[in-house]
Amino acid sequence: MHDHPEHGRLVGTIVETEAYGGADDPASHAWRGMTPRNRVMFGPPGVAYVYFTYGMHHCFNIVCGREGRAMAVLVRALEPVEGVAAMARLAPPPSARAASGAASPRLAAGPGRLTRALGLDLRHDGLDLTTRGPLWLAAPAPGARGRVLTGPRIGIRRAADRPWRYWLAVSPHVSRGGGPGPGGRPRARELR
DNA sequence: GTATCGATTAGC
DNA sequence: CTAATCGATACA
Repeated sequence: MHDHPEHGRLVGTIVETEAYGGADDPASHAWRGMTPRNRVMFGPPGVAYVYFTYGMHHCFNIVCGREGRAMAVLVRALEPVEGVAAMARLAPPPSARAASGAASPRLAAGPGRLTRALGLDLRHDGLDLTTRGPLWLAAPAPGARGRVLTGPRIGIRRAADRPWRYWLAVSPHVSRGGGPGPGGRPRARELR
């Protein structure tokens, strides 16, 4: 949840994540040690790690390792729950085609879209998510249950084989790959 | 110092 | 498929 200073309360249910390790994960920002960008990854868990990439996008992570052990979960997609109109204002759907009032399922379907829809940027890097500040994590809504699939992480080259992406099987709000992969093969396996 | 590459997205 | 766009990283 984000209490946006101008757009009010923006709430979504996390439907897709990716895990990143530390020195043992070549795909992780923390692989080569601490830098100004990734320093909060080395801090206490439950803190937001937000970084700027591709010269235009932000990505939102939740630090999850004990202090000193760099680990984080990239939050890749949300199902918008509250403040949907404000999210659409912050992150207009591509081509404004799907606009027309109807809530696009793609508003926060992807790490870059998610931070835009929630209005997150570097100012949120390092914020504690476990206490009630401008940005925090809440328990999932009672109805927010479903099968979880897992498969390879997206958009990386190194260690792309590790199946550390997790997503809600049926959700239309995941970034991609929710359905069968290329060749009709599910390429994902069910968690559990 | 210069060159290249992204934990991405939109558009063709 | 490529452009956008810039901080981090690799290399001379």
